[in-house]
Amino acid sequence: MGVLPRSFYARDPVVVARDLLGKNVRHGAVVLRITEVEAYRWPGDTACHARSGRTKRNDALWGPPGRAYVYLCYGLHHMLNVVTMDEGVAAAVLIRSCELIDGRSVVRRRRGGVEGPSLLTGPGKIAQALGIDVSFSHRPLYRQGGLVLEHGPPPERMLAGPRVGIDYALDEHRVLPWRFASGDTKWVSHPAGLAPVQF
DNA sequence: CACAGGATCGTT
DNA sequence: ACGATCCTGTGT
Repeated sequence: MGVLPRSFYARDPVVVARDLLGKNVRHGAVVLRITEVEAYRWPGDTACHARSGRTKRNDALWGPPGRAYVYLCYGLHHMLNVVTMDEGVAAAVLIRSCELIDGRSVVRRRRGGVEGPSLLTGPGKIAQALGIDVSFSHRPLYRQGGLVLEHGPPPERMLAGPRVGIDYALDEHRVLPWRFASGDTKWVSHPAGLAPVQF
């Protein structure tokens, strides 16, 4: 399978997010098909980590497109983001859920023997299944051999809705449909908030 | 220097 | 509904 080129990511995160549905994330023997994503960008989005400026923690978010931005959430879970837009602009897509394509034994071991969609529905589970942490921030996702994103067929149907866990940002951006998911699978977290949309 | 809270998850 | 767990941003 071909690796997504750097140019794929040099676009608006909302567009990149929708295009990421159906693409594969590969790390070693583990291959996951992306089923749910969320877009974040600054300025104009108070939920974006860039809201209080460029820091050591969110530096990758402002960096060149096609790299990883991984941060620690609640002191426990790692969140994998794909950086979009050009250097100097803070924008990214959070990978929230996937289907299992390959590397079943490795994923089950890392996830504690969980079965079914609960294996990979939720951003913390994705990073755990892939075996990545904050040290993966800034790493290119278009270099064969490491953590890479590869081409894959888009879903037949697409769903959209408000982003999950953004209730503290009680502004207009709360209702922006910046969460996207495949309509063809049960491997999606919080299906209730989603409704069909056109590509 | 102290402290509050978070793009979550798994259990109660 | 709640606790785990740790780093950052903010305030004194």
